[in-house]
Amino acid sequence: HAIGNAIVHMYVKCDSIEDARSVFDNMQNLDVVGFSTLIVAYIACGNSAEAIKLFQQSKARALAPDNIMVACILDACAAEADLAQGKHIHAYIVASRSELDIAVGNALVDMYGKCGSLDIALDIFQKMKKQDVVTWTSMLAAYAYQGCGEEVLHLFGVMQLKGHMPNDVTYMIILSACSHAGLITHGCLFFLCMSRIHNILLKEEHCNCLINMLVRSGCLDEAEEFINNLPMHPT
RNA sequence: CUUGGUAGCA
Repeated sequence: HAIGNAIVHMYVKCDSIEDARSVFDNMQNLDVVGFSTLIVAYIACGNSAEAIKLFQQSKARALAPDNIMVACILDACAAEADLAQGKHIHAYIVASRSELDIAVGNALVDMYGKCGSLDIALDIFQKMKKQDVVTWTSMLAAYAYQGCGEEVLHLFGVMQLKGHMPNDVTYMIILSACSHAGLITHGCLFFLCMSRIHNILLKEEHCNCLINMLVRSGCLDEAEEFINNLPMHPT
């Protein structure tokens, strides 16, 4: 297994998914690692439908999906907004696991969020034994995706009250939520908190979010001033 | 510490 899988992985890393696939197709004794390697590659190149097909093939071979594979395929369901398939995987997880792996839980929250099932995402989020920054960020993203700007900010407050530190990704969600909801004052405040309170390295994407927010809400002069005083060189 | 995994704006 290991050598064949490593070759598949090598082609994937070289962005040569066709070669990866032909090696994969010529392997006997495929295992979950080989399937997951290719599944991730298909998702990364935007072909989640093929990823889901591969998953079904692995099921047909009676390979029991492990947590890694389950998280991968939930990601594919999320990308395709395939709620039916996602629920199917969810049922499998519930039936086959005594404990929910945190990455799998996170992938479930993300999948339900992207499929528009905010209530189910929240239910899983609340029932998870442990939550990490990905869990919180996924839930925030779920609210943001539905346009619930106020809920995003509220949950962001709760997150910090519970002692969870946001990271650069969390702030991307927060800033874009402020932008979409027209919450300019909050957006500017959070932008400052990010580097000054949370010591997060400011990235170009964060600045783009802020500019986006200012422009959207008609603050063109402020946007221009900000652009002229960017903390980093635009690329 | 290298065969696979979950969150990111426009």
